[in-house]
Amino acid sequence: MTTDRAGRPATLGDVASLALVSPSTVSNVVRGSDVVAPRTRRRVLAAIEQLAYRPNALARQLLQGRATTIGVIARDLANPFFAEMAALVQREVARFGFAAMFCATEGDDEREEQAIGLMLENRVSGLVFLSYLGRPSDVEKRINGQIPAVFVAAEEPWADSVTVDERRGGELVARHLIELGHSRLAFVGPQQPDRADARRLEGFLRAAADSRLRPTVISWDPPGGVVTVGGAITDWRTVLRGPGAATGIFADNDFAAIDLLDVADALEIRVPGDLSIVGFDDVDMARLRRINLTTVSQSREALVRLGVEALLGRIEGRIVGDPHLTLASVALKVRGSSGPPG
Amino acid sequence: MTTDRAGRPATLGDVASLALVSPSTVSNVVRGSDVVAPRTRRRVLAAIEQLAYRPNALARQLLQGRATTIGVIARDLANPFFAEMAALVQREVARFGFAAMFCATEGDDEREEQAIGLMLENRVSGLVFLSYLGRPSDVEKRINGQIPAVFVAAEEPWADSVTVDERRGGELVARHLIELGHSRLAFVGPQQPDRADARRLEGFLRAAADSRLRPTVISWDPPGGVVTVGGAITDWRTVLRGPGAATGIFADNDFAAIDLLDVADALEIRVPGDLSIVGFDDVDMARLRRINLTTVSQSREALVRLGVEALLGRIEGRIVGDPHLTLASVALKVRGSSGPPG
DNA sequence: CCATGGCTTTGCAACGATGCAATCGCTTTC
DNA sequence: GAAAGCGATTGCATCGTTGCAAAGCCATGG
Repeated sequence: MTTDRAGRPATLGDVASLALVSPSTVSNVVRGSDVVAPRTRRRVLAAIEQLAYRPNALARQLLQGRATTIGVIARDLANPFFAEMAALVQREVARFGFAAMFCATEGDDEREEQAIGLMLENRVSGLVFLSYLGRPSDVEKRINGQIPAVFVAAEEPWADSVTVDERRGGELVARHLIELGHSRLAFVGPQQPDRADARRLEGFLRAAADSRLRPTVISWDPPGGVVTVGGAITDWRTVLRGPGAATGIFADNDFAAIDLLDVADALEIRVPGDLSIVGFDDVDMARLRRINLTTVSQSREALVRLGVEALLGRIEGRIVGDPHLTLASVALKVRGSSGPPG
Repeated sequence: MTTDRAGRPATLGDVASLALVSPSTVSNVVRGSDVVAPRTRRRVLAAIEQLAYRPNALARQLLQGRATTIGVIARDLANPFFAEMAALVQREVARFGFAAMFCATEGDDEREEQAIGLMLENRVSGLVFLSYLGRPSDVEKRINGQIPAVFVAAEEPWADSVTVDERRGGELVARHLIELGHSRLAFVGPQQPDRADARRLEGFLRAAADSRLRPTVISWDPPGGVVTVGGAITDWRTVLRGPGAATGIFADNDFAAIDLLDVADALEIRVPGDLSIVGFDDVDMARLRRINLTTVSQSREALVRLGVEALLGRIEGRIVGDPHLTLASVALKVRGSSGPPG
């Protein structure tokens, strides 16, 4: 018998009548106001306990005009890199009393549309985007000015963003491969690159150009997708074994790198003997001896912490003014998937 | 100029005054009631468009007593198996207009406590638990009877649950290893097994017992945790190379299996020559040639679909009565990590 | 003996949407 | 010409909380 009216959760009023005080007093107790007399407070607390009362956040949020909820929008939660970051966001915002709503769009515009709509209707206080595919859409207009948004491990000019220095990451990879003696380089990225992908490529190409090299740019969505070079469909056998095939490949992220490793295995191409592969992200898997992937590591914790900090700053009005881009550091982690060209 | 009052979202009333109708009429239009005259409807729709009006879900939910939100509670979202299921839950419930809140507890009671509290305060319509560590707590009491809950890939007697037949999965593994000729078997599970872990072990032991075998039971939290056999701390070298070491090991889940594979690599134990390893879950990784893990596959889609179906059924009152356990099928997927003992 | 002041407690009007009952026009029918 | 009928629209109370202004209580001091 913890509730009065047939299973419905107890309300402030229920507690009030049990404790023989007014709803206002109960409210004061719940919110920890210090005006309540100790005797009264004890009586109210007892009633709360007895009725298993929990404040109705919906009512509070309605009154205050916005929810204490943060929306998390990720392109791909099957990618542990983003899944872990989503969990970190939840943990981080929970420390400030916020709940987290989430949606994985999987690159589907309609789902993203619907999810953002749902979040806006629920009056979330802010949005965190993980790995955002910045295609032309009205997301910006709909969100901008309404509620704060932050892009983590992604970058949009119209909102606060936190990324590592992707360009520098790309450079590190190119220099590493060049130092090892590679002169035929390639880059593998998704069919639909986001801004982070583009920056990585940019840095990679720039550092390569400094050594008068022009890497091949390959599009591929692992593991099953088609392989495209310069818009022309081809296949891995041609790319990896054809004349002038690259000996050093930079895969835009670790999962592409690992899948590429698998392709190399299937074609009996030795890594790093015949082919060096470098990834990006330093996911858990990369450390395994069977994978042992050279990669660029970035701290998910740091990215998320900085991102949440920025978002809460905007929400509380502590931060105002133009969108700000925060850069976290990157570092190359050399493992066994890269070596001198055979 | 999409909003009236300095950036605040437009309300029903704002739309009403712009369209020169009453709030009630706007409400009727928004909810698609058919009593509104076409002329009026058009005028209202134009006003909605102009003000970029979005209904305030908080207000609606307050009035109706509960939110159109589902809570997702996972132990470990860094594990892609669960991250993917979380994303599937979100996708599935979104089809019915529900938003999804989430929390990864990482086995931390306090965080779980806090997260469930937050979700209850937000009056979520239901809870989905992924991989629940059923330790003694008051979660049951707090949730049960208040709001529906469903356990997916987990099992609790007091709520609807959807799992594969874990026991049968364990049996399949034991039979497979025995058929290959192994007589020294072992099981590796986490320090704190949940019900699913226990069932897998149970099936494994039962099928082993049918062949008069008594597998060793090892506790380990990959990759860094201590290795325990019968409560006594030991190490992998002893376990895998000592006298009478197991030649066939069933790892409770694929990530443990893959980490075990890494341990074997480190100790230069050949797989499957010296040691056969079988996992459980059939995660994406398992198919890679470098991993090539024999494992028990379960369909995350099926589990989630059945789970969400049950949950929504309870929410809408279509399903009533005692908690129901739904079993999905499992299948052994034989790959290269298992073979005859060398 | 009443006024003054400090603590406590309470009443009341919001917040935005809903859904029913009531009302408003306007046409039709006797 | 008045009543009935009908579709379209509106008023109003409500959901559970909050925050402020107002009131209540009690003791002290003039």
